[in-house]
Amino acid sequence: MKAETERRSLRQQLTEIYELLFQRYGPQHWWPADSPFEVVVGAILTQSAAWTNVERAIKNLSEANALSPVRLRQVPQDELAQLVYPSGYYNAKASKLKAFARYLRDNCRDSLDELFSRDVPTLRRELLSIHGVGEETADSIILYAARKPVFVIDAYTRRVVTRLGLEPSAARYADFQRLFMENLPPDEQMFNEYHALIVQHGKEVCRRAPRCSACCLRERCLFPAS
DNA sequence: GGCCAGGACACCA
DNA sequence: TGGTGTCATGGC
Repeated sequence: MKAETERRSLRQQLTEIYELLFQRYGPQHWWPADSPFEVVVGAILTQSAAWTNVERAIKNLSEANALSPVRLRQVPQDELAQLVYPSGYYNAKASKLKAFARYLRDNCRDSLDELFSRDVPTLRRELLSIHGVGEETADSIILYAARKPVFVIDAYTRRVVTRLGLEPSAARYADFQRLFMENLPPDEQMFNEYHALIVQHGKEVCRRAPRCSACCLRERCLFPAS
């Protein structure tokens, strides 16, 4: 009974935070890409990189007609590295893109639809087996490319949750993810928007105004006046 | 000139 | 299992 009360409270708090962020920033229209495959490429390239740099890399790939698994395999690795150069870690990321393209050929007949037809636990396990795809990248692909309801945990999310005093006792990726997924309905559209809003909030508030007195989270302000 | 950004992996104790 | 080093560009 007590656990049920706490669970309902968490749901209320998480819902309130979502509503405050949505009121402040509005719909974010994520993921900014023209196709599911471009989402996958962007998810890998955005690892520890600013999105503006990722956009340059994707533009290079597009102009080289390299935004397909077949072309990613055809383009020599050093050339691929030059194309993704603006996103940083260019050698590592070229290797990761090739690994994903090989996996798709060897296991899914180069079809993302076939890959995404797996149930979520299987899909996640397969994605995690690919070199360069960790938990956040896998979940980003599942949510924003396969459009299935998993909650993406990134550095911004950890920061927001922790500063609001909601951090789980254990602080692993799965623990943060459970906080959202066990306390919110499995709504793909909401998970999409929620994560995008947290990132937007992180960019606008946490970075530019780390002591913002007018934080949209109000009494839940991430940086309450001291 | 330093810090950080929509992380993942290899290696070590 | 957890901590650390490595990969690297571009904006502020």
